[in-house]
Amino acid sequence: MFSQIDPRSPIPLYEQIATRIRVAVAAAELRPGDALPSVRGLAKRLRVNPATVVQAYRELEGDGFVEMRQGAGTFVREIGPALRTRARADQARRLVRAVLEEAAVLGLNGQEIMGALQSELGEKV
Amino acid sequence: MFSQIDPRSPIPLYEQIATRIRVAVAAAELRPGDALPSVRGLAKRLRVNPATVVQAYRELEGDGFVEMRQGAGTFVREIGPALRTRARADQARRLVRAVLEEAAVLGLNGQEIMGALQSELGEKV
Amino acid sequence: MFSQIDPRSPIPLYEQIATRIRVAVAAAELRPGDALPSVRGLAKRLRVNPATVVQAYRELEGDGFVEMRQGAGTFVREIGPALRTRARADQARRLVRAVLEEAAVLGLNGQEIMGALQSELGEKV
Amino acid sequence: MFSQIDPRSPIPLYEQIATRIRVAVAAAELRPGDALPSVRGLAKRLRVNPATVVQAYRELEGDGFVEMRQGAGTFVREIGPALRTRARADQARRLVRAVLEEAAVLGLNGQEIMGALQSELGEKV
DNA sequence: GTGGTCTAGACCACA
DNA sequence: GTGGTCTAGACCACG
Repeated sequence: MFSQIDPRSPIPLYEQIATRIRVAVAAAELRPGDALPSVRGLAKRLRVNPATVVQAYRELEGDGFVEMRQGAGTFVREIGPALRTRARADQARRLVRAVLEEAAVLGLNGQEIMGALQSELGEKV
Repeated sequence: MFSQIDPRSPIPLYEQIATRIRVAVAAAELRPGDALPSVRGLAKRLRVNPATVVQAYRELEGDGFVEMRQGAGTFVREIGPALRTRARADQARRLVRAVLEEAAVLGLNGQEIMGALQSELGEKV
Repeated sequence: MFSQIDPRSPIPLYEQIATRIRVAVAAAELRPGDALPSVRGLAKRLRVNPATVVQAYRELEGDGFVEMRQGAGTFVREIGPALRTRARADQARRLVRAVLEEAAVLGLNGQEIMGALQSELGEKV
Repeated sequence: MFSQIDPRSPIPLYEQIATRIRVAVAAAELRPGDALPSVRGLAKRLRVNPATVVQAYRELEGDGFVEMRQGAGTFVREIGPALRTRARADQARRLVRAVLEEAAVLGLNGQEIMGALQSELGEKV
């Protein structure tokens, strides 16, 4: 579940780790109250520096997804509707920025992406 | 034509510049053989570092869009059918579908992505 | 009396335990000479590590509130007038004034602090 | 302005740095668009590791106070009303947690702080 | 054992 | 020059 990480990817290691956990939470593989792997344990398994895992966990904590408790571990938070909305918006923004960067490399601008998105959503309505 | 650049965008300045020129070429505002603005002139107009414009031009040269001739300037090259308008729309759609798949994995719907995209593009206006 | 402990609070568990006992002493629920619950018994009841209870008791011993006797247990000591209810209210007021000053420096008003305090305390209920 | 940092304080260095900048922004010493000191420059001046300054700046970025732009620097953000509300709530929460921790050390519980705050605010109304 | 913080120093992308 | 990321390893507080 946490075994796939690619050090050669342009995506920062800590982002890859954070994304895996976001997906696991979204898929309900990790439920509120569940403990995440320990910082050192996951670092060892992924063969990365513990500080890198800490960076991933801190990002998730900032998003309100998890809670780090000294001496106890890191746990998936019970989140209310208000926080959930904010967390979802954060995730959507993250995805959009990523696609805009990719688009720029390919020479596409935001309006073109917007147009494609509209027609894509329109088709499904 | 080259007046819109946003230093606050998450997209690197040189990518923004390169994109504008690609769009201009695709839209036939710039035709094969036409000269691009001089590096220093464009840098001054956009209030960016000349090195940033050079980086944009180098990327375009690497893509085969333009040709930099020592002492003469930078010129639009002949372009094949690969990057015409239709092809651009295809690329945009491909990106959009990819991001929608990612979003679905995270439990986000198209409307949330649309909202994030609008606010991201809106900030630049 | 010792049943309310919140592992999600930002306040360390051992501080929460020590606080409850200080309050009980101040409220005269525990009188000088009374025995505190045994370390293991309290740890089991609160579902915390015995070492955590020991840490709480040690802090109270350091403050002169209790006395740990080898093989016998932990007992409430005679307490002076310094930590009576009135003194406690004074301390609380001093802390509150300090935080309100800090808040003012940051441009926050008392209502905002009140709101944050309520939500912080509310989460524990 | 950024010269006072205390390595012996129990408050983490990065928190001390972040707080100074929050205060400077609240006091309008730093206005939207202003550049913060460079990571390396501030680190050298304060005699701390650049990573420590980065941690402070990242926290501020997470709060929406500043924006870090690769190759350009770190700048105070122009923030809208929605973000401002959230940022203020974040600050209030931070202060409240700090005072609750202090209170716990002194043996005071949240209700006592709440009571003192209510009477303190009540007196001023 | 757990996470929290900090240092020293590396390499990379961007302006 | 700027920030972005990562490593290796230290010491501390908490359970």
